[in-house]
Formats: sequence, structure tokens, C-alpha cells
Amino acid sequence: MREATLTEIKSIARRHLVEHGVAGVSLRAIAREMGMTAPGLYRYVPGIDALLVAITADMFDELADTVAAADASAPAEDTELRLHIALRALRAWAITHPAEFSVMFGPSSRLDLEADITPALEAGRRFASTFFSLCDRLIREKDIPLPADEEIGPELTAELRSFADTVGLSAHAMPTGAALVLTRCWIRIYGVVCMEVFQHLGFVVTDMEPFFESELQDLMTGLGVRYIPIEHMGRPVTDAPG
Amino acid sequence: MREATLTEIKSIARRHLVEHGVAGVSLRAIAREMGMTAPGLYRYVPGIDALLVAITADMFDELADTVAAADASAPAEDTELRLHIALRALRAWAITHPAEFSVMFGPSSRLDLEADITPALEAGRRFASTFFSLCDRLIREKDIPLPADEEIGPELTAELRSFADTVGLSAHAMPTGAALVLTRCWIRIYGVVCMEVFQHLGFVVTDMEPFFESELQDLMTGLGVRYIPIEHMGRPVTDAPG
DNA sequence: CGCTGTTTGCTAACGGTGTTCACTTAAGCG
DNA sequence: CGCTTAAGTGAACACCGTTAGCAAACAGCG
Repeated sequence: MREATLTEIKSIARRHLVEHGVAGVSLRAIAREMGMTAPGLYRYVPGIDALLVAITADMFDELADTVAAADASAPAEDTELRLHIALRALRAWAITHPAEFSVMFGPSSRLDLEADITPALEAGRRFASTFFSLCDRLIREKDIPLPADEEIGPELTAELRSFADTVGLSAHAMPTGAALVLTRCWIRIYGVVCMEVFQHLGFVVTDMEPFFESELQDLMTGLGVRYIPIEHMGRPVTDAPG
Repeated sequence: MREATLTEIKSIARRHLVEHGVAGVSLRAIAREMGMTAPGLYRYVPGIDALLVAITADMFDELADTVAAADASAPAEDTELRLHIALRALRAWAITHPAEFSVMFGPSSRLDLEADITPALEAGRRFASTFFSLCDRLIREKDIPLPADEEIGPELTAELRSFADTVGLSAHAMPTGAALVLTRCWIRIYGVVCMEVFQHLGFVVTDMEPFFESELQDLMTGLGVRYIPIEHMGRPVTDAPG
């Protein structure tokens, strides 16, 4: 079966990624391990760049599934708890899959600049939508203090509206202030997780979890949402089923 | 002169980095351009990894110089303005040097895991100290609202104290609460700049500057410092002299 | 059955990479 | 002058991505 071969290729590529870093992913090594030669792989994959894009898309899907599974493990009505769980699941996946996270969220250093990365972009969009719906829900339920439209500034407003439009949310569904606090929160989560995975404070800090939790707490209280410490959460779900 | 040859090697490597990405830096290409052969470079550099580490260290020094020069262009007493200028200089350098920023602040994907990256780490420390002294000055002058020691939590306190110690600041020079707000601010700046340079919102946002400014404003007001918009700043210094 | 067309994988080859080793050349110096 | 040391070279090894041409297997069909 053709499908199975492609799956095997991607699975071996993925393993080489986590074991030897993105630089250690090579068509020749994959072919060697499969008992065939490198040119044969070109029947399944148009090149190394496309293969990396493909597994990146797969990893976005996997991360989205992981976060969704964690989210689903909480009572559907408890939006606040679900947000805590989803964000912690994101961090947990990131630090247990640093190689994957690096190619997904780091600079696309290996891909050719003219490579077609749309599949990975699509999958990234699907991943983001998980958090969009959670935040949308939160804003709809709770009375989150949102900045008024007048105090946002024209350039920022334009960017936020184009952002919301691309995501597919009208000004009615998502006010500009909501888009602003959403991106602000995402920037902070992104920052603290990147910092941990890229080991940017690695030589001076041993465990970044307290920083993540501190950021989470500051974020939640800033949103008028109660912060739920880890201990009061029950066993967190850290991986997708299957 | 031996020193000059090494400088030329690093300068060509740097140009290849910005023109073709980190994957486009190769000893053979550098040697070709210098009119010699690749093994000859081994008289000056122990290998490609060490060369990348060396130019990374240089780039940290350059960034530190750029930020310091921008900082020095403001009145020494106006700490608030200096902080604005320094942070904007950081962003300006980052977005005008995306390839450099990626190897400095992104995942170290190309370096061998057992490579000796201490020179780059040292230079990164020197870069960070620029901001440490500015923040130290700010905390000393203004009455920044700092979280009390009791409300920080034992794990976080331990990390923060070890952090301050490594940087060389005692509990007297830098209270735990100060270290916390400092790292929190750094996380947010790091997050928004990484997001811009790595083009993480690139398909949905055209200009990240409003987001950076919004983050800067929120950050400053949270610190009890007045936010100074770009227009009220005079011409910003965006690069080092020479 | 035999004849086609397609799929699959191969070998060979080209040009690129990092790195090591043995060697020559040149410079400096007592 | 002779000796030592540094600088650079060429050949070689083991990798890499990619292309071109070819052979075998397989499917469908008359």
C-alpha cells in the first residue's frame, strides 16, 4: 500500500528529527533504514523540504489533538479550568517534544525560502483555532475587561481587524479589544514556552515551570479569571490518546 | 596577519548567513571565495560548529553595542526614555537582522549537541547585562510596585535567587520581586520580537510594530512608568556607529 | 494468453558538504 | 646556511540532495 509507505517514511523522519535534530533528517538515511535507496523515496516525496513540511503539518495536528484531548478531559462548562488545562498541555507537549517544537515554532532555517509551506501553515491554523474557540467562549461567558475601541490606535486596530478576518471572525463575533487581549496572551505564552524550549535561560535557570505558572497566573488574574494552581487540578492530561 | 584572516573568514561567513541562511554557511564556500581550499581554514578555525559559535558571539557583541549606543544617545538621567530607546533598538536590530537573530535567539538546530558554545553564552551574558543595569537603575530610582517576597512561592523564589546570583547580584542589590518583574518583562519582549522575526503571525499580520508598541506600553504602565510613544522621542538610533 | 501502460525501485552520476592525512612551500631565525 | 614552524594544498573518505535512464513487476484489456 502506497499510503503505508509514506507513513513509514514520515515516521522514520520524525524519529531522526527527535534523535539527531532537524539537521539529522536525510533522505539517504531514511532510505537506508527502509532497505531501499534514496532516489526511490522520490516516488513518495518530492524532496527533503516537502518531507519536512509534511511532518511539520503532522506535528501541528498532533499538538492540536493533544491540546484538544486535554481540554476535553475537563467539564465542558468550566471554561476557566479548560483554559488552564489546555495551556499547560501546550507547555507539556512543547518541553517533551523540543525538536518538534523547534521546527514548528522556531525560525524556518532549513527550509528553502521558496519552499511551499502551505500544508504546515494550514495545520498551524487548525491548531490555533483550538485556542480561539476557548477564548471566544471565555469572552462570551465571563465579563473580561476589554480595552475600548477608541483607546487602541488606528494601526493596531487595522492589524487586529485583518487578523480577526483571516481567522474568520467578524467584528461582531470578536471585538477589536478581544483580539488584542487574545494576541497579548498568546505572545506571553509563546514567549515563556519558547524561552524554555530554546533554553534561553538554560544556563541560569534549572526549571522554567515556576516562571510559566507565574506568567499564567498573572495572565489569568489580568483577565479577571481565577488562577487555578496545578495541585487543585487533578492529574493533568499530557498526551493524546492512541 | 593571522588575526586579519580570521576576521575575513568570519566576515564572509556572516555575509553568507544573511544571504543564504544558516544552512548556507559552509567552509568550502568561504574558502572558495577567499581563493583557498577548505582544509586551509582549519588553520584558523577548528570546524564549522566553532565558526558558527564564534560569529554568534560576535553578533551578540554587536547587538549589545547597538543597544548601548542607542541608550547612550539619550540623557543619562532619563531612565524611562533610555529604557524605551534601548528596547526599540533591540527590536529594530532584530527585524533588520533576522538571520542573525534566528541563530542567536532561536533553537540551536545546526550546532552539534556536544559543541562548545560557551563563547556565545558569554557574549549573550554581556548583552543581557546592558538591560540589567538599566532595570537596576530604574528600580533604584522609581518606586516600581514589586511583589512581596511572601507572595512569590518557594520554587520560583529559588529560581529567581539562583538567577540573580549567577548574574552577580545579591539579594540586597536585587530583591526577589525585582528579579521576577525583570524576567516577566524580558519574557514579553522576547515573545513579541521572536514572533515578529520568526514570522509566526506573518500570514495574518503585515506589521508587528503596533503589537510591539502595545506590549511596550502595557509593560511600562504596569511598572508605573509613563509610556513614551515613538513620535515623542526624536529620531531613534537603530544601529551602532562605524 | 499476450500486449500494453503504469508504477516502483534501481544504478550511475553530478555537485555539494565536513573532515583528516600526508605533503609541499615559505618564512623566520640562530 | 640549516633547521623549525606555520600555512596551504591535493587526495581521499563519508556523507548529503537530486536527476536521468533503465529494468522489473504489476494491472488492465483485447
